[in-house]
Amino acid sequence: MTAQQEFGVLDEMWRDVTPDAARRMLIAASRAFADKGYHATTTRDIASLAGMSPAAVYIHYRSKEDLLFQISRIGHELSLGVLSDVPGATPVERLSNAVSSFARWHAEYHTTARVVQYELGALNPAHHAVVAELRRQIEGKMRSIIEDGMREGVFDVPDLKGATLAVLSLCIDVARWYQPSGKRTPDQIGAMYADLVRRMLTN
Amino acid sequence: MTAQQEFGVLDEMWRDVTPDAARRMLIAASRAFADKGYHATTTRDIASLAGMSPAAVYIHYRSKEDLLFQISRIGHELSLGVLSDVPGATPVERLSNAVSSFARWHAEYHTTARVVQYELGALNPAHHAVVAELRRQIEGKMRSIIEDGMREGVFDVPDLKGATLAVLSLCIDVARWYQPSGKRTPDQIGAMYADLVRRMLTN
DNA sequence: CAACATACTAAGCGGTTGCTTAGAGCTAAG
DNA sequence: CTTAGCTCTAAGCAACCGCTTAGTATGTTG
Repeated sequence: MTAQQEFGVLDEMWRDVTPDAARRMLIAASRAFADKGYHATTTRDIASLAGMSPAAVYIHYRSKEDLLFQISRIGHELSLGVLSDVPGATPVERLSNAVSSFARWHAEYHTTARVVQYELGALNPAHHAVVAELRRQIEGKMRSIIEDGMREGVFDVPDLKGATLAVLSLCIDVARWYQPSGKRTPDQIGAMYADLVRRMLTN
Repeated sequence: MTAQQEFGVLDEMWRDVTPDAARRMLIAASRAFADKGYHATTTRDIASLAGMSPAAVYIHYRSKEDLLFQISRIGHELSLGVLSDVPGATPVERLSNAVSSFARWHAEYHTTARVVQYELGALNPAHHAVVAELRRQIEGKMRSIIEDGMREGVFDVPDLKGATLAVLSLCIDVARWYQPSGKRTPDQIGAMYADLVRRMLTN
């Protein structure tokens, strides 16, 4: 068996997770959940991918659901991070930077992003409440940028909340259709989406 | 037990499914799959929702996966239907009509749409091939409308395939975030999205 | 009436699930 | 060396899974 051992470039997002075995479990679980879905993944799948016995999961995590929660929480925190302190002198610049980096994140980390976006329903109520708060913060970041542009008169949309929803939705759905084998790189997708959104909101 | 018996307005999409018990099973399965996901739904859940015994499922369907396939196939055929023979004298009009009705469909039938969009991976290879062909046709319908507009010079996008992907993605993702309890009706979402997409593609 | 077909249920089978238990191997302090 | 603590595994338990079997109720045809 060639259990996942090496630390790929894309796995650097888990670098703060210690100890080593706990991080390997998270990486294995993230890939399995993204590939087959939370409910179709067994704890034996995860342990096997991490190169350990099924019981080893429970040394580092309370339950399978706890693994999902850690992936979801860290994923949401990281995606919130790319919308924080977005550079740009004008709202148009800040929106372009926000959209390109947020869409880019959902392509680059599409594996984790799929778990983050499509497995919310598998979290228990307490854990769901934690990530729901993170999601409100993500929406708030994007909305405030669009709001700034509307106040300055450069964005022209009838419905602030609706426009925010559409912009976030567009970026998030990248995680669903993105394939690493496709023609577009995450950077190109980010650039294309920033352009499309700018045209969508400016008059 | 208050098993689901009545035939809601939203269930009219299954009107061609006979006999009655088979249709009740499909409706029950569609709701359960949308609510909890395919793998988290048991055949006992479905039978119970349809007001029948677990074994009754296998009178009308070969397997649980066959139920998913029928929902996915019919759902794809119906959503392809709303993109066929879209009225409009100009490409701009046809795109507006296509986007508004396609987005509207994903709001109105968000229950089925979620199964259609998020449970593709649970289909077996033969069934997956069938719906993959339907998905290619859906993409083709939208692309040809945008292509017409580019040929006439009214749409201005550098990447036809990328723009098609973005427009479809925007509409499809409505199924993820739409809630019947929300402020916007499916019609309003369709109108808003048609407007946003028109601005996104015209110069 | 008999003979057969259809639609359904009660019961349960073999396999798999998430998770636990008991204990082994290793490290490090006293 | 002893003891304690941490990380891990082998084995397995109770519950649940998709699906099957055997049999019942009902309707139809001659």
